[in-house]
Amino acid sequence: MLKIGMLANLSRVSVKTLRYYDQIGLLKPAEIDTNTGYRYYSINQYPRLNRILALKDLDLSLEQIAQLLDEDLPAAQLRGMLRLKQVEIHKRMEVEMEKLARVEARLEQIEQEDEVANYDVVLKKIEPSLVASVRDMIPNYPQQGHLWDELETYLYQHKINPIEPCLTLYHSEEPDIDAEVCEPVDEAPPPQGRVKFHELPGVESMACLVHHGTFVTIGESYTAILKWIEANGYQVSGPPREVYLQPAKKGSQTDPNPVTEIQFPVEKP
Amino acid sequence: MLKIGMLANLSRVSVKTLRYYDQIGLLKPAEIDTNTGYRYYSINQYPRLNRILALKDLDLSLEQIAQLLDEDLPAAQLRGMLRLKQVEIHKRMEVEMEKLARVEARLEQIEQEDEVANYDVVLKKIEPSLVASVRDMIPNYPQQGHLWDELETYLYQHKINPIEPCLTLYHSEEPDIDAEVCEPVDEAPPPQGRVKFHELPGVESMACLVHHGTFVTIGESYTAILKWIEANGYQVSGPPREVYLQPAKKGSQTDPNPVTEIQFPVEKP
DNA sequence: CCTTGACTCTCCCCTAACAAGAGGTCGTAT
DNA sequence: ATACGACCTCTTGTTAGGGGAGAGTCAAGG
Repeated sequence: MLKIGMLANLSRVSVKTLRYYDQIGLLKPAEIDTNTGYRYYSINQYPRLNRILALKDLDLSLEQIAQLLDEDLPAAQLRGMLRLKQVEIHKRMEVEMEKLARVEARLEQIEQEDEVANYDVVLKKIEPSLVASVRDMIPNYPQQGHLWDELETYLYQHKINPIEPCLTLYHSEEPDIDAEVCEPVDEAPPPQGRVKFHELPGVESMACLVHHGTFVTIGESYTAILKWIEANGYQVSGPPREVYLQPAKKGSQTDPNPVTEIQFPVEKP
Repeated sequence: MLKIGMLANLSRVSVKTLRYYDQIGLLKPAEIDTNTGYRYYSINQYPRLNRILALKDLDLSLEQIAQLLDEDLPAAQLRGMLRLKQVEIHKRMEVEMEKLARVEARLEQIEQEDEVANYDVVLKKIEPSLVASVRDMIPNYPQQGHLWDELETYLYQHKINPIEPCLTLYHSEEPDIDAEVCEPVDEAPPPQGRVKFHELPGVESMACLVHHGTFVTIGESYTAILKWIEANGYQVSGPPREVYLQPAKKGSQTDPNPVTEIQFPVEKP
């Protein structure tokens, strides 16, 4: 019979761990002195402990291990679990690799400019949403003001309440700008004239950057996000959006300090 | 001013998370209604939240992020942290890859034999330890009994208490067996005759397998552990050890059901 | 004005696999 | 007898929140 410290020494696991395994019923001592509470292990339990450690090393949870050991290690079940683990580890490695790419891109940016950029790109998943929209070709960005007027007037007249925030989709920029201004709504009446109601598709991964301040400098933010997309090995997979987070909104110069989110749908090539 | 749910929707993080960030002081709402306790966020806090998310994505802890944001993001500090992260991620990927190799080796074993092998190989780190030993060439394994007799007699006569467990090192097997039988002791008197005292070196990674039962079948265990070493891309880097975990011990056939640990020092090629 | 349903609040418990430490008991060697 | 190390139980802490109870609040429709 071995005292707990002895078994700990042999197996190179801590005494705490052995007590924990006792507690959760994974490895009960062969004998416990009822007076002192001392745990006594049989050397014949050593193989079981080793099996536990080996399975733990394969990244199985203690609960899974307990289950396997209780059922006398059916080959089929272990095989199933290991197949799952295999997939899981593969996935985790991919995640790690992407993380590494992001860290390295950021490091490079800091090295080059010797300061921390004042923007941050974040990946999000965007849900589909219902919008009322007006789409047209415009010669330059401020011209979308007219589209907003048209859309707002229509919504006001039909007593439809938009839900914030509103946004613009840029379907193309060359030679003219194909812009679609959108107000999210919660139900769609029949379309009328130039105002359409439709569902904006959801986007699995949307690269987002917040531009804080006047629209004069928004070009720099576009440059930054496109650079990020390239540096992280993504490519643009749909029309970008501009989301106007301020109540005073819509690409017009009225608000002196608006907050705008630039969004690009992206995917791995 | 945005209510918490609104900000949660915009940023795609949960309300719980925002409340948690408030609690730990990472993102305090711009205003809290003292009557109702409602949190109100300014849209100007959105960039900060995005920065938090971006840094979290680089695998920094919330505590590190809080520190960075409080100190206005010094480029040098962030660079240092990211360098550390880079190394850390690299290391984690290596660990994952080894895990994957082990999972796949195990899967292969199950597929081939359609049952779970009744042995488990575990990697451990072994500390250096002081031993008394006798080393000699022997023609076959049972002959080491004589070496044990010699060592035991000496220790008994000099009233030196061995600490369990005892072990044998096999320095070579061809053409004859170069065996060294060892008893761990806690201090070294001057050596005398064929009994030497010296320190067994520690081993960074020791592949260990427990053989449960008679020595007649120990060959299969050797085969198994060597197979494991190869399948996991290691190579043997020192003399193997046989550790006798039973009180009745020493490669002799006295105990009908002994427990023996076979150990091979290994390294990545 | 009242109700209803969606939103929000605080408070408490839960996660995985132990580690740290407090305060007390046990075993054994001198 | 006493000292020291090994051992016991119990509580708390770790990360980044999730789940849910029970109660209060907001905005819109009738």
